[in-house]
Amino acid sequence: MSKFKELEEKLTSIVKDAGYDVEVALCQSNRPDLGEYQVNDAMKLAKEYHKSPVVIANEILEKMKEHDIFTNLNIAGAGFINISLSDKFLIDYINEIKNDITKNVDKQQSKKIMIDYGGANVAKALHVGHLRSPNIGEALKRLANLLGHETIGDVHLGDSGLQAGIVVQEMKERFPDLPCFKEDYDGSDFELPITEEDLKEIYPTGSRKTKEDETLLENARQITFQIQKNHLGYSKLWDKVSALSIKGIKKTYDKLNTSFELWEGERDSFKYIPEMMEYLNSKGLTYISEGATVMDVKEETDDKEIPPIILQKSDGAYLYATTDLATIYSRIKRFNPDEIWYTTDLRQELHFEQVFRAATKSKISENVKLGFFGFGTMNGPDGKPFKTRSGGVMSLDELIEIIKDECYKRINDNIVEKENKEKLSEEIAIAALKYADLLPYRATDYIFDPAKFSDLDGKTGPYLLYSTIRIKSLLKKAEMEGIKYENYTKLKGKTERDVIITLLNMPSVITRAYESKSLNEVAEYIYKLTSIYNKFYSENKIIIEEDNELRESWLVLSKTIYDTNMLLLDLMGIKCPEKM
RNA sequence: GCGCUCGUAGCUCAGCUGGAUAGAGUGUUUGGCUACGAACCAAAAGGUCAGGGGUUCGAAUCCCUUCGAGCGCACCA
Repeated sequence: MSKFKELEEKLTSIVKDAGYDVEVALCQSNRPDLGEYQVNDAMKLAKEYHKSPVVIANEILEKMKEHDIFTNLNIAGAGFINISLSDKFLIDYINEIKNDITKNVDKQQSKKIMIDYGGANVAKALHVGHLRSPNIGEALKRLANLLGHETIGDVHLGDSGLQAGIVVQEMKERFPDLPCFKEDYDGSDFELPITEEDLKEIYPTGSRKTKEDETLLENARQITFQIQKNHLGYSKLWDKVSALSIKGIKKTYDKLNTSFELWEGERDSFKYIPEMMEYLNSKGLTYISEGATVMDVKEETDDKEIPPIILQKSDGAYLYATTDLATIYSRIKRFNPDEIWYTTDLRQELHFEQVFRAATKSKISENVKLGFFGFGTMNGPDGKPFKTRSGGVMSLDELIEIIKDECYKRINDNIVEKENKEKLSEEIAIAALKYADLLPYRATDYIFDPAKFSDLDGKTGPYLLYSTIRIKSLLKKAEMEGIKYENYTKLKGKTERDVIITLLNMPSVITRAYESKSLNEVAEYIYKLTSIYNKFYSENKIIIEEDNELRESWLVLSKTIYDTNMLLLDLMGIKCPEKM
């Protein structure tokens, strides 16, 4: 258990000792002149026990005085109990966590969680709108792991949509002699006559044509349907195009430090659809409406309209909801998870609510908790969907390049060797991008502005990297000068106190982030911790400090902050280079 | 029409299940490096928390309402 939680439990028992039953929630004081922490429960208890809050606060205070970990106890205002912590408590705390920073996190009972994030579309370039899903999903996965859960990340590629038909149609026009287009095609292998580079242009071109020509659109739909039904030639071609496309997608996800345990897609759920449909039919849950096979998911208690879920179009083709439901079916059958999480744009909330309801109602997902954790829509500075200056959509790779250029310019040639500048500027750019993306609350709408990501001063990824690297460099210097540091023994300044108090709050930040499935509080927290440490750093000359005991303590504290930063950066999926 | 998410400093955003005097970054003005790494530190200025009502010891936070913005509502994904 973390020291913070220990402290809360101790307070709860003290309050109980005073004769009151309440779970104390400790919060950092917003009146630092009065105390480091505040306990606000006296006011709540007042109503319950029909007593004056100040009287209750005094009774609790008397009990607190019996413990030597508290100092400067006082009551103010309506019944706020202000407490500060003794030096000894804080010194002990640092010594407890200094060798294993994960002790500063409250582990949970382990569950198996599948996380569906990524959502790249095969044969289409990843664009800026695809940034948040991998960032948030990957961070949530790492957060779950930190808290002791087992996770399986699934990229869940969009590979069964209309783009399949469009691309195959366009390929047919360009390369009509490919064996897969022959009447008597036997399924044998052949060489794909295009490169990754070509593919980037094929879909946009094909898409434009279908928009201009109604018959081409209809034809693309037909081909898509044929692929769903496993048409030998089309399916083979689409498989090959997918494989090529996935290579590129993987490269971009790699850049973003995002990885998946499963590289499956909508098509992987196809083989479960007939079985699932049969199951649903046998339960009498489906019916035909206007030619389509649908299932009702509305409930008596609804105060809003929930349309039925469409499982099969009137022409027989399957839809988004079908593959998502079949995916749940397959995941539960194969992996038996405790929970499945989805991280997509919030605009898909209704869709997932329908799918979840269908899964629950049909008992496909019995005993499995399905969670939708949507994020805000990404818009341009004008509040409308983002477009580049030329009116197009900016790809994720383009965005990374823009930020990379800014980072490159700022790298100090005296510190970084020329041959490493390229790689380093990419690492810093990714840090800038990911941190800026995780900083706002998950569900708030997102204004996308390349200038915002290119801003490298202040509350940014580069600031965190710079500060962390600087501590690393300090520790290295101490090592080179043969300075040993083992224990934290002396607490002298106010700023050091603030650093330790901030560190003490970490477990509650991590736990809340997990509960809200949003990393913004973690992002905010690492900035706060780093900036208080930086203040401490600028106030003191650690290496040349003459008081050996103080110098040793400062180095231990610095190492602890370094380890914490590395842990939290990793949590957010940000790599920290050696120097910058 | 029904529903969802919102409206906080010039700009971009925090503000946890209601707690004391509203918080950052950026921008503006200003001070600090012949260095434990200045992509840093410090200071100033900047808000009728969209408007109005209600709930109570106490509201940016909860409820109602008006105005405004974005989004979603059966064969796209």
